[in-house]
Amino acid sequence: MNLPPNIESLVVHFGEMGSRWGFNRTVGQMLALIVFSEIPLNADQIAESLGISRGNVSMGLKELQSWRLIRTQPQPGDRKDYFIPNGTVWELGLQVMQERRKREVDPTLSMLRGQLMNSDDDSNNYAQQKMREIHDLLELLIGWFDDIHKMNPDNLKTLLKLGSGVGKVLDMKDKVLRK
Amino acid sequence: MNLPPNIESLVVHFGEMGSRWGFNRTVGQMLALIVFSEIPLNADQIAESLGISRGNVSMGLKELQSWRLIRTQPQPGDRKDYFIPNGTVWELGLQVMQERRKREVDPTLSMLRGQLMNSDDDSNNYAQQKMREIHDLLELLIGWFDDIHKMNPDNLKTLLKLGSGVGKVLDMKDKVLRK
DNA sequence: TTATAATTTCAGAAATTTCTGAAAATGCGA
DNA sequence: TCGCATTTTCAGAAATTTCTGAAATTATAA
Repeated sequence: MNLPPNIESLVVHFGEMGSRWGFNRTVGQMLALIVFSEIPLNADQIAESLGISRGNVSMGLKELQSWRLIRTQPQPGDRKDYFIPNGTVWELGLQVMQERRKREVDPTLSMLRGQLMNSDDDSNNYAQQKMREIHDLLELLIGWFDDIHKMNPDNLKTLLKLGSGVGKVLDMKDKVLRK
Repeated sequence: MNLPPNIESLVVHFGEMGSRWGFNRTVGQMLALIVFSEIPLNADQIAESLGISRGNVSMGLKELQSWRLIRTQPQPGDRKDYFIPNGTVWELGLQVMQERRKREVDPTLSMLRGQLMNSDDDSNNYAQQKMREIHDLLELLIGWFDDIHKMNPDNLKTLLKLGSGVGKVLDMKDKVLRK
């Protein structure tokens, strides 16, 4: 890896975290490289910088595109593909959350839906009761994610900053509405 | 695997999802088995039900305990360890989120803190600017997680149900406070 | 204590994931 | 269309993760 030292440590760290975030080491490194680079990069530059094979880069780029985290930007006078982050840091963050929801939550929700559908209405069944609890929790969570994703960044930021303070606002809402 | 068919499909599914949730297949299967079982289970029963080795079960149980997702419950007249879920489905969900935050977000936040600390105050540096953006986003996210975790379940449920409706409540708050 | 039951450990085997690099496919200007 | 530049694919190799099972450790009842 032949990079400025501050960039290199970022790349190494994102590589180590990669697998925890749902992709693998090289894909994590590639993401860091593209995000922290001021200029668009092509596949050869990425392979060169990270010291990995061209084929591996091709697969990694496809993966990052399937996550909608990067996109190409044509460079006049060069037919190579040049890649840049697909939005601001904030947008990339939301994108990661949405994509992980799709991969980590949605399949389980459908599975539970299916199970609960074609099971006898034996509502005393312990396992079935647990299934419903998980199902309801996931449905709530997904609904919330969808809503969040529709909010404009400023409101969302306010909401996050407010944190549990929302509890107070909710109480206040009750009081106001009760009048 | 020798289980009632409805339980078996749950176990298989949780196994498949396991690696996406931060552990491996067997650990996922073990979690499902324990959560969906009405009675506490011991290690031998788990090994037997899933058709895996005793040693593997021992490692998996340690993993699940390190996530605080299960705990032992002594059974009078039996010195084996019997395992049960460490709380309600809701609590397990929160626990998974908290644990993943620790493993997936905290390390990156510290790394960025470090980088931003001992870097020259060259605030025009593009990479440094991006680092700060990510740093601030993660800090916001973590603060919010902490807050959420402190809320009582009912308020939290209300909050989630409200979703982007919070936007309206926030507007209202502004109006009320402005008076 | 001692004997027995239960759990943990961990070296090597098995399974899975990731990576390479050459061949195939694709895109594009002339 | 042809010829060259670029990207993708994928079989096998390499790296990593997971699993087994026997030995070591720990816990407890007598």
